[in-house]
Amino acid sequence: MTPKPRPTYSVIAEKAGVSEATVSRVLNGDDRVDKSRAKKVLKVVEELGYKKHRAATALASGRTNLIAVVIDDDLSIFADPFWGTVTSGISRVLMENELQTLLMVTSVSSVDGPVAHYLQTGEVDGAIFFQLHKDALVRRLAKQGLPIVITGSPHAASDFVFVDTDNFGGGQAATKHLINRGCKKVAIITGDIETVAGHQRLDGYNQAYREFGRVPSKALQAPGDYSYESGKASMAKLLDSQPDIDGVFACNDLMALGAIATIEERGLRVPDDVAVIGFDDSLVAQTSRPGLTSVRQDIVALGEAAAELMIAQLRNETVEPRILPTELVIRESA
Amino acid sequence: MTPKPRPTYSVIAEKAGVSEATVSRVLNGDDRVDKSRAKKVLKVVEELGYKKHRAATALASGRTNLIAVVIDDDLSIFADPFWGTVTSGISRVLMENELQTLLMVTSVSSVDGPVAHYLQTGEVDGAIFFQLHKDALVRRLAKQGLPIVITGSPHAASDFVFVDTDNFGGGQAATKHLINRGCKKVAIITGDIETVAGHQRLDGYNQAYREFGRVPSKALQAPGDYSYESGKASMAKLLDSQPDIDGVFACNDLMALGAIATIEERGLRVPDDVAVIGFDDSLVAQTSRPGLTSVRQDIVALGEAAAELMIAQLRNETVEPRILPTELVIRESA
DNA sequence: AAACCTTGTGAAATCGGTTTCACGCAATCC
DNA sequence: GGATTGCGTGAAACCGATTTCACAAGGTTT
Repeated sequence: MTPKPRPTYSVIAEKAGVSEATVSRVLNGDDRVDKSRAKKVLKVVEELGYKKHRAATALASGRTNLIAVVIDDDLSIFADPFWGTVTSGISRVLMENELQTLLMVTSVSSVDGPVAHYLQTGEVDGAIFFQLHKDALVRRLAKQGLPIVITGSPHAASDFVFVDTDNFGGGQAATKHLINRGCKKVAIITGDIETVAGHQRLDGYNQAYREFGRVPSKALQAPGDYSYESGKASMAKLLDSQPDIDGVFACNDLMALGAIATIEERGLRVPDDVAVIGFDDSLVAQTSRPGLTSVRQDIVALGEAAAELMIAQLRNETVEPRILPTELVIRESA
Repeated sequence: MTPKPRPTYSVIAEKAGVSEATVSRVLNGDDRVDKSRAKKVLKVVEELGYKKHRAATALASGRTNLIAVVIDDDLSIFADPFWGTVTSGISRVLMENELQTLLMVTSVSSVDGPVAHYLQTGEVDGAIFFQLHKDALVRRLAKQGLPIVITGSPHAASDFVFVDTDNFGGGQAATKHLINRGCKKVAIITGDIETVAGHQRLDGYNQAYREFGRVPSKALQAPGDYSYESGKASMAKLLDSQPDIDGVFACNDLMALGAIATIEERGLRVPDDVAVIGFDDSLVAQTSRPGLTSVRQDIVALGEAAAELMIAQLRNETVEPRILPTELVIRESA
């Protein structure tokens, strides 16, 4: 009925014929313990299947072995499989390193909210933030010495540790693919330009143009907000002003599908009249007809990288941001 | 640089002119404290912005305020937005109730694995399991008195506390809709029949048939495994043997899209020749063309319900499993 | 041979709360 | 009016680890 009582240091110490202090030394890798006694302790620990009591350890040592994963639920968390996928990658790697994942889905907005308080008071050993909008809180936490990793590039010149997909390279590759396949007039439907990721994809698009010695026209650039509807509307606007567009790079898959809907509604064919490329290589890209050519990002790897950077920080290793490569997955749409 | 030192009971006790024991009583809602002294303590607590130290509280009280969310990563977690969505619902509700979500993405398979050990030794106050395959572990934990909630129906006659979507009702509603719109021969592409959810959806389909005084033919029942490919293949098999099928209920959206692909490849039109309904009302249902009619389940609500049942158990309230209603979202495909 | 380091060790303090227990005082009982 | 009950309270033990500190034993240095 009740959980079986766990052994404690005092039990181990007694069985191994040493003091509790020595047990602690052995279990924490203090090497100035007599080898034969250490071995004895380890044997007893093994026999008992002993594991440290988390709360007691945390109280005494000040380290909690808990890493917070903070997700701002102002974001459209619920619709997007992205976050869940990243998180599972994070959790797996942390768990392999004896760390636990504390999930906090909440509005991060206020710097003095409960989350802020929680993170500040040493309840966790580190925090991984998703898609940072307000960085005042993060900046403050970092200043207090809390190890932090951000998934998704933070704004410009900050020295946060972050992991991100190579948005620039992905946008560039997509655009180059369109040009290479013969498109003369390649438009872009951007994501939220406010976000760094959105901006980087646009930059990649522009760069590809330049590499072919062309100048990207502002008229070929339509704003979207990552939604299906916005892709549909932006495509309509683009075709209205530039009917001879023959290629589109949409900054995510959903907008790409919206664009395709508009294109087909106007009696044009994909990819023959207009080739379309999306970003994310999500489930919708794989199941749409025509199959959507898309820039794949390895989302699980993103989470794993975030966890690894966190672990490196906890070990006081110097840590560089990490940018993960993308891969263009070619299907029917381009 | 360093986190500011947190106040402790001794500080509060001194400022309020009481003992630490009294501070504890006030903060834990012990009502046999003199009102004016209690008020004084609360005032000091307020002023200092005091929050209890989690580890210390856990060590002393034996309660951790941590709820584990256990996800078996043998499952195709990474592809499916479902789990992430449920989890965010759980986390939000828990957080509103001063509980934290401990995410464990790991292989649950072994009863003696690290997860099992972790859950058994009182490191968490409760555990929420996703989609239970092996229930030996869960059964044992429950017997030890650990509060448990399962999302997704467990196998038959177990008395676990669980939350689930009304799979039966959803399947029934979808099938009835097809029959009502005039379909004479409605087939079903099942999900994994091994899972309870898959079976319940099939039962709902059969029930709808019976309500119309018809007998569901086994020949109209094709097995799938929730993948796009299996939907495609099963539909082909169905049409081969029963060319006059004019309605299909696929047990998830992905298989429904696969079915549509097959139908259209054969020169038939959706919904005019064959009407199709999916299950989940996922993103792909919303963005496919034709738009997919689908049984919506409120996934966030599922998570919230799971959290609520957990909280009820922690309060020692008696708890009934909860089945959430579905809603048929009608689009073009049926 | 005296003075000085090492090295390994255990007793005890500590982390920040919770809980038991005994005591003082007032209200209630016979 | 003395015995009984009950309430509010603080001192102190306790939860299970970590860490400081003092000390004994053995090895070096003059």
